Amino acid sequence: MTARLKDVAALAGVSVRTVSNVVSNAAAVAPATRARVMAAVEELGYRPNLAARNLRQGRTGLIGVVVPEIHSPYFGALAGLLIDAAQGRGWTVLLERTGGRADLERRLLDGSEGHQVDGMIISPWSTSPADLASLAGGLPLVVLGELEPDGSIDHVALDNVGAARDAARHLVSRGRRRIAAIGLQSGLGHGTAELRAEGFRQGLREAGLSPVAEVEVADLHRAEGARALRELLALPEPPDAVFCFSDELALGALRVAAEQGVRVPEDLALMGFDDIEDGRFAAPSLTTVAPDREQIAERAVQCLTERVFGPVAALPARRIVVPHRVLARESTGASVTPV
Amino acid sequence: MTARLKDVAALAGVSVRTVSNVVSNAAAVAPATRARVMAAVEELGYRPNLAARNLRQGRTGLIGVVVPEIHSPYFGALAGLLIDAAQGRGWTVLLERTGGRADLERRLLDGSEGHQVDGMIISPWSTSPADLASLAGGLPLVVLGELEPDGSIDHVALDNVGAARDAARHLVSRGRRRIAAIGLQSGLGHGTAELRAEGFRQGLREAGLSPVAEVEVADLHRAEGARALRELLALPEPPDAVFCFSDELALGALRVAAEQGVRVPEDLALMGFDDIEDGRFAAPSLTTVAPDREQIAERAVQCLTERVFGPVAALPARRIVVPHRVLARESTGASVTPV
DNA sequence: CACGTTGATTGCAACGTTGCAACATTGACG
DNA sequence: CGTCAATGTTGCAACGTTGCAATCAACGTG
Repeated sequence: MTARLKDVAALAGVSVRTVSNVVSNAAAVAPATRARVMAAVEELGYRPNLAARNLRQGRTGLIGVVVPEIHSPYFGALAGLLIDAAQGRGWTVLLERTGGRADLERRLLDGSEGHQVDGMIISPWSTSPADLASLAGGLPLVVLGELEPDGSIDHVALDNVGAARDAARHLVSRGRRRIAAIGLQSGLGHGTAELRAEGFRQGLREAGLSPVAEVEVADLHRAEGARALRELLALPEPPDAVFCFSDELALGALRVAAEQGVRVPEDLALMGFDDIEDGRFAAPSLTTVAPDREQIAERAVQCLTERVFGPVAALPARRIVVPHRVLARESTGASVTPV
Repeated sequence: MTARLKDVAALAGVSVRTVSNVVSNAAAVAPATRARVMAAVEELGYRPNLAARNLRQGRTGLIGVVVPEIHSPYFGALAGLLIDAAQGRGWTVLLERTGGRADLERRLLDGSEGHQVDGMIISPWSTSPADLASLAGGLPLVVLGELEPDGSIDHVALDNVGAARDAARHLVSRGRRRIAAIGLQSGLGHGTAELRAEGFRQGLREAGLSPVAEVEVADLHRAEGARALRELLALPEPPDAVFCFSDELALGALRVAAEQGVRVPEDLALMGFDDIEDGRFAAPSLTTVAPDREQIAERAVQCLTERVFGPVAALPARRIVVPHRVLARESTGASVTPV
C-alpha cells in the first residue's frame, strides 16, 4: 500500500541507505543521485514512517503540553501560542488537560498516562514544585509558573509579586482607598495566588493602605468572581475598588455589578489579570495586567528544546521572567473608546 | 536506562513473548505466571515502547483533531470535549489548528504535515467537501459540519437551517419586525453561513417578514460583530433585532450597543449562536442557539473509531445530526436573573 | 607512479515490539 | 490406555528506519 524506503530504492536503482540519506539530509549525496531519488519519492508518494524512525532514533518528535484546561480563554490562548512556537522548531505538540486533578498530573509526568514524548511543558495546578522533578524522572521539563528559586527545574514565569503590586498601585493612582482583592486560593500546589496577594498588599502598604477584604475562591472562573463580588457588596462598607486575580473572575464580578446597579467605574473600579480577549470587548472594557504570552510560549519552547538536544551534562536550572504591563481601560476610569 | 520486555523476561524467568502477552492482554496466561511478570514489571518500572508497538502494529493510537483555531471559545470548548471523548476510547488526540489556511488544511489531510495518525476529525474552513475525501486518501475521516448529503464522508453536524429558523422564530415571537442578520460569509469551503442565512430567511418568511439587512463578515470574531452593528445602527431605519451567526459576533455587537447608548433588549434584541461561556455572563446575558456539543464530540469519536476498526469493506457514509435548542436570555427580553 | 584524502555509496545490524506457528503440558473422553 | 482438544508457553521473523563501518572511485600531492 504505502511506499517504503525499499520501494523507492528499487525504483531509483540505488540502495536503501542512499534513499535514507536523501530524505533525511544525513550525508552528502551526488546531485544526480539526489534528483533520481527525489523523482522516485515523488512518483511513489513516499512518506517516511515515523514510528520506525522514532524507534530507531529513540525520539518521538512530540512534546507534551500539560495545562489544567483548554477551554478557558487564558489557557486556550497560551496553548495556541505554544503550539505555534513548537511548530516553529519542528515539534508536534500533544496537548493534555488535567482539570487540576493531582493524580492525572502525576500520571502524565511519570509517563504512565499519555503517549511518549521527548519533553514536557507543564502548567502545574495541584503538584508541588518539589514533586515535579522527581516524578518526571529524567524527562526534560519546563514549568510555567513560579517556583522556589533554588529548585532544579527550568521555569518560565511572570514576576507575580511585581505585577500584583503594579495593579494595586494603579488602583491607588485612580484615587481609590477602600480596595479589596478576589482570588486567593489555599491548598494548591502552585503558589501563584499567594504571590499575587503578597504583591497586592505591598502595593497598598506603599500608599499607607491595607486591604478592606480578601476573598478566597475555589477556582478562577466567572461564577466564583460573581459570588465573591456579591459577598463584598453585602459588606457594611463595600470597597470602591477590587483587584481580581484573573480576568474571568473580574468578568463574573462585572456581571454582578450590572445586576445590582453598581456603576463601574464610578462606584466601583474593577481590574483583572491575564488580558483575555473577552475583557477588551466587555462593557465597560476591563483594565488588566497583561503578561507577554508570546514570550512565555517562545521562551518555554526554546528552553525545552535546549534541554532535549543540549549536552548530557546537567545544565543549571533556568529561571526566566517575562515582562508584563498594566492596560488601563474603562473599568478603572479610562475614557470610553470604540473597540 | 529504561527497561525493555527483554529485561522483564529475564527477571521473571519467562520468555519475552509471555511478558508481551501479559502486558498487552493478548493471550491466556496462567495466574501464577502473570503475577510473577507483573512483579517484575513493577520492580523495573517497565513501560511499553510505543514507537516499537506502533511500528509492529501499523497503528499509532493517535487521532488528529483539526480545527481553525483553538483559542476561540467555541473551538476551545469543542476541542476539550473531543479530547475527553477520545480518551474514553483509548485514543490520544493530536490537536492541529489551521487558522483557516487552505494549504495547511490540505497538507494535514494528505499527511505531508504533522504526525502520523490513525484517523482524523476535521472542522474544515477553506477546503470544499469534494476535496476532503480525495485529499485524505484512505485515511478514516469524520467531518464536523454540514456536507452535501450525497457525499462519501461521515459527518456530524447540526441542522443549521432548522437552528437558524428557530432563532428567527424566537425574535419574531418577541414582537420584533425589523430583523437583521450578521455573519454571512462568501467564498468559504464550508457552507455553514449560507445554511444559517437560508434558515433565517425561512423563519422570517413564515411571519410574512423579510430581512432588513444581512451583513457579511470576514470572520466570526467580536471585532467583526462590532463593525457590523455599527454599520446597521447607521442605517436610516436601524433594525429592532439582530441575529448573529456566532456568539462572538453578538458580543462584539453588544459592546457597540453599550458604547452608543442603545439599550439591549429594549431598543434592540440581540441573539447569537454557539452558547459560549462568555454569553452567559455578559450583561445583559446573551440569548443563543446551543448545539449539543457533548454529543457532537461523542458521536464524532464513536464514528471515527468504527471507521478505524470497522470492516475493510466500505461502510456507507453516515450523516449524524445532533440536536440544538434556543436558550432565551436577557438580550432578547428574558427577565434579569442573577447568574 | 604510489599514496593518502575526500566524497559517494553500500550492507549489515539493531531499535522493541507483536503475529504466527510450533511446541509442551494437562485434562477429558471414548 | 490411547487420542484429542484446550491451555499455556516459546522461538523466529518482521515492521521501516538509521548508525556504523566498510567499500569504492576519483583526485591531488609528494
